[in-house]
Amino acid sequence: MDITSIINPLNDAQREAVSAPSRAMLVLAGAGSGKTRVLVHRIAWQIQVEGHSPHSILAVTFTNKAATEMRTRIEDLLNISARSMWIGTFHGLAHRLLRRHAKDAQLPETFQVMDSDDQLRLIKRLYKNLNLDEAKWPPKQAQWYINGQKDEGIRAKHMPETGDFFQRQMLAIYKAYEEVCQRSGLVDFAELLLRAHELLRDNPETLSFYQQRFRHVHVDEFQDTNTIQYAWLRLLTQDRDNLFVVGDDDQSIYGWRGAKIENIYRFQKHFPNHKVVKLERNYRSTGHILKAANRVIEHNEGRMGKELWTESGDGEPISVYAAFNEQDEAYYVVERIRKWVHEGGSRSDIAILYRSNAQSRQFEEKLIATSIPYRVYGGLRFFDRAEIKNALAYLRLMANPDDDASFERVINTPTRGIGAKSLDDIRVLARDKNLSLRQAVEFAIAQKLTTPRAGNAMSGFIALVRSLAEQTQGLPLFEQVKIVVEKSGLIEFYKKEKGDKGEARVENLEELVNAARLYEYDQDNEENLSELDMFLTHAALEAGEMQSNAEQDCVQLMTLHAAKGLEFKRVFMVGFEEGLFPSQQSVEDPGRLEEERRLCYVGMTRAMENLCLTYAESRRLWGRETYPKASRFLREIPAETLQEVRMRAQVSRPVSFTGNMDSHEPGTYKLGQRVRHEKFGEGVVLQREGSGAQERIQINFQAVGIKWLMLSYAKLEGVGA
DNA sequence: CTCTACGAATTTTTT
DNA sequence: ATTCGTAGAG
Repeated sequence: MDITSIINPLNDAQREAVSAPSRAMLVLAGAGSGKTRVLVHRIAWQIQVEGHSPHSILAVTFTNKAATEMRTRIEDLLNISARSMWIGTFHGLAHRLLRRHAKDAQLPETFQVMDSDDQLRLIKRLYKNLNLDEAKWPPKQAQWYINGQKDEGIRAKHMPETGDFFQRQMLAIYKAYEEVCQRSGLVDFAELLLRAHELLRDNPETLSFYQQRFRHVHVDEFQDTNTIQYAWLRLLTQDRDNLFVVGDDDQSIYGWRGAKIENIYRFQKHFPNHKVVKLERNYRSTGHILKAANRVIEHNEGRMGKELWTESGDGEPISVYAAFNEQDEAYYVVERIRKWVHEGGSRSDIAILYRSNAQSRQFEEKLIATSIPYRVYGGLRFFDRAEIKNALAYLRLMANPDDDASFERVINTPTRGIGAKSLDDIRVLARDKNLSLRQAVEFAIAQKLTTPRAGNAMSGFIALVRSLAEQTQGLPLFEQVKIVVEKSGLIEFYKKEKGDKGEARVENLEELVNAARLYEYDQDNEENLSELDMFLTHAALEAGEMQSNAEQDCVQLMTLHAAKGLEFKRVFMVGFEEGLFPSQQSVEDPGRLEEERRLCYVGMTRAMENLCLTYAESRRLWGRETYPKASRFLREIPAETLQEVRMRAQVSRPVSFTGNMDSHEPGTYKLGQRVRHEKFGEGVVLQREGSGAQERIQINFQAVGIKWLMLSYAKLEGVGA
């Protein structure tokens, strides 16, 4: 293993970044410019060439996927185990710190991680305690508010009691929420980061220990860091100039959830000795695609400035299809996919990218009708399913009986006759006496505060959890899960549920047992977590894909956001319409509009060989027919990179025209009009038949005679007026 | 407790 | 249109 294998596979800019002397470094990595490669090789350089121990490396990512990939690639490159390196997500690493220093972080050893769903339930419960009207202040809003404050590093105690009614209300909820979490040993995602930050900030010895340990700190997707994440990084690196960040201001698409693109500027200010390296050579896309993407993103202001280039040729032009409506749009896309697959193309090389999830439906329907397998990304993940979360709640209660979120979740699941009234009483009692729900129940039973019936049911529940804990003591994880799933009555409960739904849920529970069996427990984990605790953390922090037909050769459907970091040979970006993309909510605000434009840039740069953009001239939206304008982003793409598949209708529609497929759409071509076809040359329109996607047009070609063509994908253009 | 009916909302999402 | 959540009745 020598220096050449680390340096040789790199281009000049990459090499510069990888081999720079240790100092603060900002790598501006354009899409497809090999940013992971730079990170991996940089770490390899520090170990192999600079002679630093893997132990001294910290690398932070946003997703588990990115962390796993980085770890694997380092191991492959260096042929060593990367175990002793701290490579993980912000949340995962924060969790690790908190487990190790639970006491210093003022957390119980048994603290559990709560996902957003748990968090929302907890907030809803607080509404009842505080007597708040859910209709007036949606719990979602309170959740958003709390997380927003935490992302900024602000605790309830930091906030002034003044402010308008809304502010005071939110503050009250925030306060109450913090109390419940503390009492029940629950930590939400934002709290992991905030707490980890406070832990280091308030414990100089701990901080200094980690500062010493981590000689090199690396951050992936730096443009996505929020305030508290950056503050945490700064604590760890302080003035030591050992922060190596990789990011792309043009790919910042998570501003709406607290990501601060400004952190790039702050970095430059905070680390005056920093060096900037730009990676602009792209290894993914064709020249046309890059040119178009470059031109689009140029419309944004205040960029760091980057221009992607490639040595591969221009490639095919980007095609643009103006569909009649969303049906036609889907039809066209699927038809092109069908052809491509027919010619031997691989389905998994194809992606359909859309702005909002609701758009997937049309495409799914057409894909099903054409028997093309597909996979929709996003949506419910395995560990997010209700039945799985219920089973996990039992497991969590066994580990921490005071976990109120889990307690509330399953105290009456399966139903055991504990109604809303009894629960309410318990909540009030818990709040008044500052007890966890479990403690409140025990108190109520001891004091005979409940009706005998509810009391019996509740003590039955507590006994059940206790007996589950006893029965599973010392058993292997999957046995524990198996026993819990069966003896909690969940299986029984879902078996009774009618239809396929219950059946699927039972299967999922069985799958959970299986997942537990396959779970690889790291016995020597430095935090000394039990197998169950590790598994529960895994479930909370790595909800995982776990989706069916992942192995199959499938067309990939996902939102533009979900596509970040991925690449596909052929990409369809659909719904290029004002109000959809850019989204309605963003058009008034220049900042948000720029984020939409970055989203467009991200989408376009996913494509390797072929990019196709579509929009619909009419679209059914919320049950109404709308006539959107083509997206401004389309106009920002240089014409020489484009090829219009169907010219936009020149004729303006009569006002009464509804755009319904069943009415006769005047379309682009009138009878008798002269048209030109790519292959067949010029001809005259004789007849038309059908409508929308099915519309056919009969043309008398000078060269080849009379032909019927499918209007939606015959490449026709008008001749003359 | 479960079922039905009505009303409201409806970008993007990882951890 | 569709979905989701709540309220009210059975």
